[in-house]
Amino acid sequence: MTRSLRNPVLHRDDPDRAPLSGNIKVTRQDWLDCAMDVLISDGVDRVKILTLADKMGVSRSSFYWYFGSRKDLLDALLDYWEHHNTDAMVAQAQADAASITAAICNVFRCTANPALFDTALDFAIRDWARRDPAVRAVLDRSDATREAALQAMFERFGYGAYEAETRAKVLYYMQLGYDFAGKPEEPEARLARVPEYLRVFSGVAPDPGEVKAFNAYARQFHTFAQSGEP
Amino acid sequence: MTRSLRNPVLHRDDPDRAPLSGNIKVTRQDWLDCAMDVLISDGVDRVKILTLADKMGVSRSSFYWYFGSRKDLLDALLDYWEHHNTDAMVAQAQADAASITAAICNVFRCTANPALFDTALDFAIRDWARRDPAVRAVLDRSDATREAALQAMFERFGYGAYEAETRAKVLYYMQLGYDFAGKPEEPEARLARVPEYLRVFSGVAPDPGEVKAFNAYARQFHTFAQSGEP
DNA sequence: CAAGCTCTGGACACAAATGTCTAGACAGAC
DNA sequence: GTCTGTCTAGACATTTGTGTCCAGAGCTTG
Repeated sequence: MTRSLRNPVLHRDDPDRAPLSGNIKVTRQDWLDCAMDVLISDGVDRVKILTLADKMGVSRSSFYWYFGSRKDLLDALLDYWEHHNTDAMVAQAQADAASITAAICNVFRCTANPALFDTALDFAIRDWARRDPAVRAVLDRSDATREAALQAMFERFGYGAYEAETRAKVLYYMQLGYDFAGKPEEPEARLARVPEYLRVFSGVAPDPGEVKAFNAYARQFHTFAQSGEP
Repeated sequence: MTRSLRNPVLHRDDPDRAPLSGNIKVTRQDWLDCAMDVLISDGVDRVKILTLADKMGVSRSSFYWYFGSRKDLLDALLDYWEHHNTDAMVAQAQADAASITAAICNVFRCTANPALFDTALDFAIRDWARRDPAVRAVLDRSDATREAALQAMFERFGYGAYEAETRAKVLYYMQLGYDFAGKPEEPEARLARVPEYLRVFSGVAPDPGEVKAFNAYARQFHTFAQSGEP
């Protein structure tokens, strides 16, 4: 999936995709995209079949062709989240790196590249988990998986188990809190602080080349985001 | 209001309060307390008159005696939040202090004392704001007010305007993110880190007496919380 | 072109939630 | 003891959302 999760384009409106044949107006993926969009912006309680159908200009019957019930849809959303965001962060933590600071830069890519890791979706799931114990369990499992991957990353570069655990927590929860808390900082202002963050998270000074490489990676997505549709 | 916002006790069940006269079963405050409880634990979309009425064992008609509509109730909740949490933090930021670290300790009291500042309520409001622009506006106003009060605090102790602003943001958003992110740390483990936080937030080493005084203040509420009802 | 498959629309039943109205229960004032 | 003001219960209408059913639209394949 190359396009953004936000403002999803219906299959029928996307010239890049094969035209829909038969009496098909929307696909199962359209329902998922649309539901994801509402989940992220309005919360799970506003994910309503009627609303989604209205948004896409089809009747609710279409929904019941692709899904058994509203619960089926929500399960699919949760499943997507778990295997998208969590897998992505674990992969970034496990990626090859020349140093611990380079490895952390790999993890930073999660916040820089929205296609890799959807921060807003993570918050939507956290909110959902607050009121649904089953979701809470999935979230806790994911948090533990992510933390463990980050801890292993620090251990790979020689940190002791306890220190690695602490640094994993700081890195993970700090980024989470930062993105949650405020209005988003200007991308360049945030990039300027990267060397400082690396020093705090790792305890050692980063190689300037690594920082430069990360900046180049991150800037790619700034321009991408600015040149996107309105 | 001395009792906790959570698990509110109905007026009629509270032996410390004047018995209700006439045909009164619940008060306007009971509705507010009950709604606040649901808002905090389940989110604004689950604040439903029918549910609240069932919880309190009265009919919905009682609600419409005290409130014009569901919107009236929600407005009252938002109003309470603004004048409780924000006013409390501003007051703590403006409190007399011998040093900047002591002043920061005063702000820390917000997270230590749940009667002063309700962290969970703050998150519930942030979540609500995500889906309601009017609430978003109130929240942004409050964030700005709080930040300004913290900035003024740093300026009072000789920091330049720009540095004071940065430190205010770090102090405010860091605490917010910390409380949001993870499962709550053990109170004592969190207290142990206070001197370190003070150093980071202020740039100077705290006076041991100040730290000790804050610890004593905070421990008061640990025991209070543990001895509370289940 | 006829049959079959996939998907959609619209009708229906039902549940949950809001808001309105009216009769009545209860304590206190007179 | 009756009257009055305050609050509550229950009936009603309306809206919104879920799930079911079936007829039929429109490609595709033979």
